Amino acid sequence: MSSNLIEYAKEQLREKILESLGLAITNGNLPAQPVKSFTIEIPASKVHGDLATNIAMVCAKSFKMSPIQIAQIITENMNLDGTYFERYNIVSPGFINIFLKPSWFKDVLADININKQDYGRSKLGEGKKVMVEFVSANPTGVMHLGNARGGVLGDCLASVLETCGFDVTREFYVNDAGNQIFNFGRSLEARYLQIFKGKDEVEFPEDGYHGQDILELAKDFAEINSDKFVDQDSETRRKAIVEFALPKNIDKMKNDLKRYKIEYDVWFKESSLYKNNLVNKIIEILKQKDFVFEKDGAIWYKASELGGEKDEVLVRANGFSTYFAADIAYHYNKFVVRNFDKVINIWGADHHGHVARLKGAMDVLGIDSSRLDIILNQLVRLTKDGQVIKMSKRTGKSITLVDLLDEVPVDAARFFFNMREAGSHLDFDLDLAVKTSSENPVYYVQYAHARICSILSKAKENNINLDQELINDLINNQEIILETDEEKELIKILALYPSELESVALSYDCSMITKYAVNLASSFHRFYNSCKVISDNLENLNNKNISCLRLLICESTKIVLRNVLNLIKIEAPEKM
RNA sequence: GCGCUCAUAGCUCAAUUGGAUAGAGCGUUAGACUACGGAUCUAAAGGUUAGGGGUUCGACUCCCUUUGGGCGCACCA
Repeated sequence: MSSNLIEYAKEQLREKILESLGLAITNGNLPAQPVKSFTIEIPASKVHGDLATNIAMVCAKSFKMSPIQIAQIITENMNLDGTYFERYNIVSPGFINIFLKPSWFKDVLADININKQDYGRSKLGEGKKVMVEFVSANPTGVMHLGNARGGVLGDCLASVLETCGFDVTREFYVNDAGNQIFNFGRSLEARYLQIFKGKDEVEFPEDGYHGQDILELAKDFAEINSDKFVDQDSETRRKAIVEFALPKNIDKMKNDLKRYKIEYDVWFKESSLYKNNLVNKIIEILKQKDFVFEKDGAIWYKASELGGEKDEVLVRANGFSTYFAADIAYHYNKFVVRNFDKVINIWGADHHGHVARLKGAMDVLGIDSSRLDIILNQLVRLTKDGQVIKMSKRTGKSITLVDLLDEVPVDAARFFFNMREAGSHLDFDLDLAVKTSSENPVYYVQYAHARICSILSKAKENNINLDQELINDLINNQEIILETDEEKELIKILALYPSELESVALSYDCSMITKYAVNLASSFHRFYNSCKVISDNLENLNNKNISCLRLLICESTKIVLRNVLNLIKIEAPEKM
């Protein structure tokens, strides 16, 4: 478990401030007024120190004193012995800026090198059971770009939650029941019959699935079964053809997702909810709670009584349950049957109307709906040569996940879909994704890793082997100090990593990870350009010490870069 | 029409969730290796944060309003 030295330093500073405040009040230098909640932050600009607090400003009103005056009194009473803090300054309008000692920077490097691949792990989740349900594409067709984005976001979020100590289950909800399967069956049936009776003899359902994939599935089925089902009754025929085609589609999705580096713990079938009679059970429970009524032969849910816009149908007049009814049952299963503490669903933004009513239904069932979080991801636009492309050139249909993977490397796709917050529109630049230059953030980050590997092997050629013994020496050697801002800035970013992961685990915003990766790479490149790592004169002891310390910084950066890239499941290449 | 959501540099996006001079990349312009990977770095120019009002020490951030995009409002999923 890594220590999170940023948080540690913040806590230490908070204690020191409160201690000094108490002292000042006891001495009568400050009025005995309650202290408002104040923050300790990392300033945006390094000239404002390593940490900064706004305490003097938030207290100004109740103390009836100027912020600068308060800041002076607080700092005068502050004893920095035995802390990570070297000095402070006070700046208008009343910020107290704090500078960290070299020992803090060395402790960060030590922390990284002790924990290595576990650096960044935390116990934030306390082993709580969390489900991330994502993609859940309709098995009647192919996966589109929205699924591709949701896939990366969900997979990455799941990885982060694991790293933060949650017990995570990745789940795919297979809609293998209900209306769309009925349509799937009718469409396949029509295509199958057309093969034997001719296209003009068999009418294709108006609202059926018109895709090429349906045609091919019907052909495959006809090849195996010949005309065996032509004279059977429709229900038997549809059942047979669906039982043939659906597993094929599901297997295809599994393979396509695997190619995308996504693997699930559970493929949960909607049909199992009916098999286990859970949908009926839910409707019974809602009935007992008096949230159900009948009208026009259908069974309705009183959503409007719960602040919804209108009532919702649970069971249609034809006896089929709606998607909504099944979804309530599905989430009842997640929370009550399988006991998840927290459930996170990743949905396309076009489902946002569904969020409130599902949450409402959870509350009615006595399940605290705050345990259910729904992330909506906005749609994706592909651009090429500055033009938006809507259709695949090959198929003439909208572009699928597989089309995309044929165009760009998996690593690029995974990185790009993670670059923006789920809720914002994403323009996916196909030209940029395949570029092998610094414009492409994937290469920029990977290049930093490759460059570090090259430096480390060069160091070995110069007889500097960065083993554990040397690392310990470096960390304990008080003589060696960090000389440049670039070194310090880089180490500060390395130190930020554990907090960064925790923020992602709490905010569900995975785009922070790619932003962090770019930021880290950028900071490293800057360090590289201003600090020669391997000295030309290693005979000189001082030069050698500095070189060793800089190698340690390289090694630490390499560890963190690897950890970040692993999280997004992107290669960290030694050479490019 | 009702509801959700978004609007920041020429373009694509940030801004520590209310903090300091609103920052990066691309593009443009000018620079830097006999330095370990120039697939890199340094610098300049570029802004009334869509418009208006409010809340306070302090607003891109919160509230109200106008405008303009996107999405949703089925006995579809």
